Amino acid sequence: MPELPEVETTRRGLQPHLLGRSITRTEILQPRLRWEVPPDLGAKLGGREIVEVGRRGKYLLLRTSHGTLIIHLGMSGSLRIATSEATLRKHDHAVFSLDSGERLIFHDPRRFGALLWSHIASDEHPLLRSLGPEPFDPRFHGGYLYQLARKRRCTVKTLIMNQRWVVGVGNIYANESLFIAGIRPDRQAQNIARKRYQKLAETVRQVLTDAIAQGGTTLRDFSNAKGQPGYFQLTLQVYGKAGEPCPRCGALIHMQKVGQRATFFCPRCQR
DNA sequence: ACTGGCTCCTGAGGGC
DNA sequence: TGCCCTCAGGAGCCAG
Repeated sequence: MPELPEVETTRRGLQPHLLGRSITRTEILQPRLRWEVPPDLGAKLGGREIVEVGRRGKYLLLRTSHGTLIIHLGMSGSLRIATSEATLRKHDHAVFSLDSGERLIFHDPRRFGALLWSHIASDEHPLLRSLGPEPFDPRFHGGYLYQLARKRRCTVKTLIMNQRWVVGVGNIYANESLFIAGIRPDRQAQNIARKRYQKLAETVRQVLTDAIAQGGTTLRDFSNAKGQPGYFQLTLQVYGKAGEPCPRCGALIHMQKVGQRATFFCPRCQR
């Protein structure tokens, strides 16, 4: 589920509740997530002040002086702040009690998410080490994508969804960005001109920026730290719209699988 | 080295 | 109403 805008929306919502606070108690109700939750996670976190509420790609990073709690939301994960009396729901897998009296609750029906501990600088953690640049990093630009594409045999959509090359772009925002850039998702990455990659890099940044401003996209179950949905789904132009008219030219939006993922595009506008 | 396919889960929705 | 099938914001892992 959550792509960069949803994770960033979550981060911004959590920050005022977590920054400068300490975790007084950790309850793991379901340790079997993407990876087993470390049994000593509570001991590592206990009493440590949260000095930074960060994000790297789709990972949330709660940094303390002794290490970092790495959180990934997978496909269906969410985090919310609740009072100490609030009742738990099905699929609430972890509860972190704070010295403010509030609780941070990790909820994830499909359990593709992760809660991990990094005692080293989190950038060096194996999961984060080989991540590509943030889309807002100046190192991410059209020329960078173009150079990458020279030596790969994959579609342009697969290229921009690979977290190794650029982080944060998932299925929804890949579809939307390629529509706005006018590029067919199933085009071989090698066969696209430098100038079009410049447009694509700008478009990716713009789409993610707009989505963050709208609080992310809620298709079925995303909600922010307060349990509220996002609104970017109202802005979606092609994702999930197979058979509907293209908002630009009126041709019917086409759906096909690209790299095993549902892919939506306008066969007339996108080349 | 890459690339494509499979896999981990639960729940929703459609067809019969 | 129920059963069965397919599909879903991710991404690591493995074989080829």
